[in-house]
Amino acid sequence: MRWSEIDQQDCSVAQALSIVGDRWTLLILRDAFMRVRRFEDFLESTGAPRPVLSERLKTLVDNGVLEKQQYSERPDRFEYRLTEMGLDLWPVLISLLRWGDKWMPDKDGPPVIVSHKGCGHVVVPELACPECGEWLTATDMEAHRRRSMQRA
Amino acid sequence: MRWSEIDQQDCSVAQALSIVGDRWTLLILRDAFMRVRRFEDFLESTGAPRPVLSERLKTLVDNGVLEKQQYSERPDRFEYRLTEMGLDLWPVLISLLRWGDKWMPDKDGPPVIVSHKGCGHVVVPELACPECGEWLTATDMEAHRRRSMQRA
DNA sequence: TCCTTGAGTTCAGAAATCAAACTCACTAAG
DNA sequence: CTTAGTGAGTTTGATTTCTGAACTCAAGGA
Repeated sequence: MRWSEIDQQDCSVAQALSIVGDRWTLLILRDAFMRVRRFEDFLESTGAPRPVLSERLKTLVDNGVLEKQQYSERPDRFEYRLTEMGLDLWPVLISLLRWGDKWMPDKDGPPVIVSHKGCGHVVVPELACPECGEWLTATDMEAHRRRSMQRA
Repeated sequence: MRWSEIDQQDCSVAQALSIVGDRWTLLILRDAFMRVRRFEDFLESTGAPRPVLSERLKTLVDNGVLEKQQYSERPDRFEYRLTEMGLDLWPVLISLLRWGDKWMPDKDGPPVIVSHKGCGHVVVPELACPECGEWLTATDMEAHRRRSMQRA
């Protein structure tokens, strides 16, 4: 199977990765959450090569993760903003951040911290059970396939 | 900058992606969480090409995400299991699963469901604030860089 | 002895990535 | 009104990566 065909797997993780699983894409989104919006700024902040950035932004827009908004006429200039679909990737980025901080800590402490506007604390968000409210780890959970693997 | 150099970025997300951000790697981990352990089974379940799978497993082991355990002498046979570091990637996979289910739903319902052993419910884990316990979304949070971007 | 299995490695062609240079539509400076 | 600069891309050609198919190796079984 080719990477470009993983969206044919009957699996939501594969579906998600078919959109955000390419090189540089999650770094672009990381920076979008940090309020980066313009092409030249993404170039600088992500370090992605120009043609790759161009292609990635295009597919993120096509898939509804970013939207392209005009911020100047004459000359025509556009910027890229997270859509609701894009904002909803926050947990993915936060989980990667948390894992990186935990297992590959920097000697000078975490480069980025996250605070909760509601309570004002600097926090490391954790997964909890929406039914009983308990904090969750891998061993508390059980994943179950509801039907045999197939070509979607 | 090259993709192979993103571990030089002073950013935990980039650090994390330098280990799990390559093509196929997160699909391998997805299946590891579903109790897949052997080379030929990973081949089948992920769809990754043979040489790619071989290389990815090697770097996951080298980085401490998986461990290689012997399950047979004569002939020598090994299997791959998640380490504590690997198990701790659960939130990343769950977040991708949740996002895929929400924004690219399958007409037959979610292919995989997750249940909480503690309370027995089928759940969709969500991020919560460890300080005040409130459920969190992107707009409730603020990410803040603690020092200027640099080469780590 | 020959066939099969599991776990890879090797190989050569195809696809993706990369850095550098180029384009295009303007604006600003002299 | 000619030249330089800016932002947002394309184009180009060399380099890496990926990919499928074939091959290897150690052992087990018929």
